[in-house]
Amino acid sequence: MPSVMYKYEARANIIKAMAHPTRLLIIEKLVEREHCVCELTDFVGDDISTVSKHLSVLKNAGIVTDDKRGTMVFYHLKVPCILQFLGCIEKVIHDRAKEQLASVG
Amino acid sequence: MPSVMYKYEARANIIKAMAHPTRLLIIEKLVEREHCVCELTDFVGDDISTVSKHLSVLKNAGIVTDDKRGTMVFYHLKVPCILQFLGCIEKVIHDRAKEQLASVG
DNA sequence: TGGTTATTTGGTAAAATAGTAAAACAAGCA
DNA sequence: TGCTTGTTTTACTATTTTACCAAATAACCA
Repeated sequence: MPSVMYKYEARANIIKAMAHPTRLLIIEKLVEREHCVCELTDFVGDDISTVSKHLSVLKNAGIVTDDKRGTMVFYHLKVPCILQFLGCIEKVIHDRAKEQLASVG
Repeated sequence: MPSVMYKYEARANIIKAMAHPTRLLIIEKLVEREHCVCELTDFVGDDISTVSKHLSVLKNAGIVTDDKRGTMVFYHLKVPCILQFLGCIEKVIHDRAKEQLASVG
């Protein structure tokens, strides 16, 4: 195993933090502007404790930051370049769909 | 839960496929050119069955394609835009390192 | 202080994932 | 056909992740 493996582990941890449908939904929602946990909970539709945990995963990974104002905690996206990546992901999905059509028809 | 959730699940599946240090290493290796399982096994240093499984995960996600030539199977990266994303990930890591320094000093 | 709202934490059962050894398969050659 | 090499699949256990509920915490207001 290459000795630079720790570098890939650090990267994998961040990617892992993104690798959940709900967290992707949250990330995309946070692109427009910051949101409090309660707003994100309404939007996602899971239990608030579940949403809070997803947000802590994103925070630990360094993808979002939190800001407590009064009783509410606002989260905001720290790394907008993640959006470009989602475009790349769409390309994978699109390419695959096209191939499946080709192999059928 | 939003009814578009299947879309986020599809994305998450692809991201999940990337979220492993060895698979990131393989992806980066495949940027230069295609490689057979045996070459990747030497490079990564894991058991060939382990590497093969990682490759099948990447293949199922649509990130690589395989091409059997004789007894060997060559894999090649289908989505080079993934590399840009790795740049974004580096930014997350770098930002976080900077903050940790700031909070200490 | 007591009550209310917003969020996080802890515990737990269910689901998903990782890792690997062994078996299976496929291609080429004697 | 049978042997060898290269790769894939299967089967299994161990580990991790997830989602919910309930309890704990924190900030504010009366």
